[in-house]
Amino acid sequence: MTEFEISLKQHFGIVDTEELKAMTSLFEPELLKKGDLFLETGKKCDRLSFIQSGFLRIFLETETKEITQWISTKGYFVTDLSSFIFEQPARWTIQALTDVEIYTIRKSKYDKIKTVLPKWPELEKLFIVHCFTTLEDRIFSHLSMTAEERYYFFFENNKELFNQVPLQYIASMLGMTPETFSRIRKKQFS
Amino acid sequence: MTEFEISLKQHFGIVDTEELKAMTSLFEPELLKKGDLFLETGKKCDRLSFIQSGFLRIFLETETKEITQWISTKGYFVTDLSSFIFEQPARWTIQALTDVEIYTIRKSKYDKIKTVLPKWPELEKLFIVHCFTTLEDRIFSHLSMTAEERYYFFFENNKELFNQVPLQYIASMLGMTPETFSRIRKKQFS
DNA sequence: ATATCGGCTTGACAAAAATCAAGAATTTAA
DNA sequence: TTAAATTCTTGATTTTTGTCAAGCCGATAT
Repeated sequence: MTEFEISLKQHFGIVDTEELKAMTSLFEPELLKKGDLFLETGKKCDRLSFIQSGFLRIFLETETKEITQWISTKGYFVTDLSSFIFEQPARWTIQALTDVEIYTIRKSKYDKIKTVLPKWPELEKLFIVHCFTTLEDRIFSHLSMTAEERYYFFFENNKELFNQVPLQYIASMLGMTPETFSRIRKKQFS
Repeated sequence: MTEFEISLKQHFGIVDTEELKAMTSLFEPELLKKGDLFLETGKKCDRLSFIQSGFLRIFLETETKEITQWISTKGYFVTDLSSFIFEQPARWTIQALTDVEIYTIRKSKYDKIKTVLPKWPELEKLFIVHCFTTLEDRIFSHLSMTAEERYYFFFENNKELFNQVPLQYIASMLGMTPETFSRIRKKQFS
């Protein structure tokens, strides 16, 4: 079983091996070079991709600064959900932070999933609800925690990320400046 | 057409009047008195309710403080989504801030919606994705805005809330203390 | 009418976080 | 391998926000 298939099984609990293969066969491998744009704000996002390896940064430029909304990693999916589903202009820009291997399904093919996997609509819903819950947690962290608390909470659950992507982006997605982030680290390692 | 039916139409674009009626007939009216709990953290949330009138506060107690995650208003739905969908213990406590009129569907009946409204699973998905997008925006506001900016942004879009519920709860859901909130208002009105 | 309670405001102060500027360290590219 | 560019760190300072304590205001109940 490929890593992709294993991840699908983890995310969706699809048990039948034939179903797994039918599903993964709808995706196509793609390679992105470090720096490549997976998506640009304002364009339509017509692909949903599983990350086989590498890191992607989801961000947005404001007048004054660039805000990193999330860094997507191996074993997860990446897309601009509202653009992919509603076919609206993308809200985010998504860029490869490293060379990246992904498996991609285009929107045009996406609707075929349910023909090879009848329970897909239900699995998809559960998956989206799970993502929703994750965002709820993240909002809660901003309502209830200081920058330092958010740092430690994220660090404990994502240690591996800290030596693989520029720290300034992690700082931004945690809602603090690189300087504040750096000072928290200084305390952490002393 | 009832307000409930009009709202369903707005949220889901169900056009057929018969479908609307079939759907709303699955919901039952309920009344909550100010202070009543719609849901308590840790219990299972087996209802999804449409708010006909009144305000509900979604919150959580931490060791040190109480965090208001959201205030739900007329024309919207209220539930603990992860508890309702996954039948897990509820993450939030939900309390009536005023007397409240709601229309409620129990989880046991919820699955019948798709028998009277075949396109429900798709509409439901789109609705959840829309909610997801709203949370993304909220996270972005915490990554990119100061307390004052969040205040004005929320004020512009929710003026009517400010003279109907205690301001301390709005302060909390915007991620600031009541004192900071009060000082921003002082500036605003001077 | 007045006592009580919840909610809001205010001031003084402390803590947290941002900003600005300079310089190290690391990575990347020539 | 060295130069350039990017990223990270540090210090000084300012701004923002939180904390604590007191008082005020308005609604409600006695």
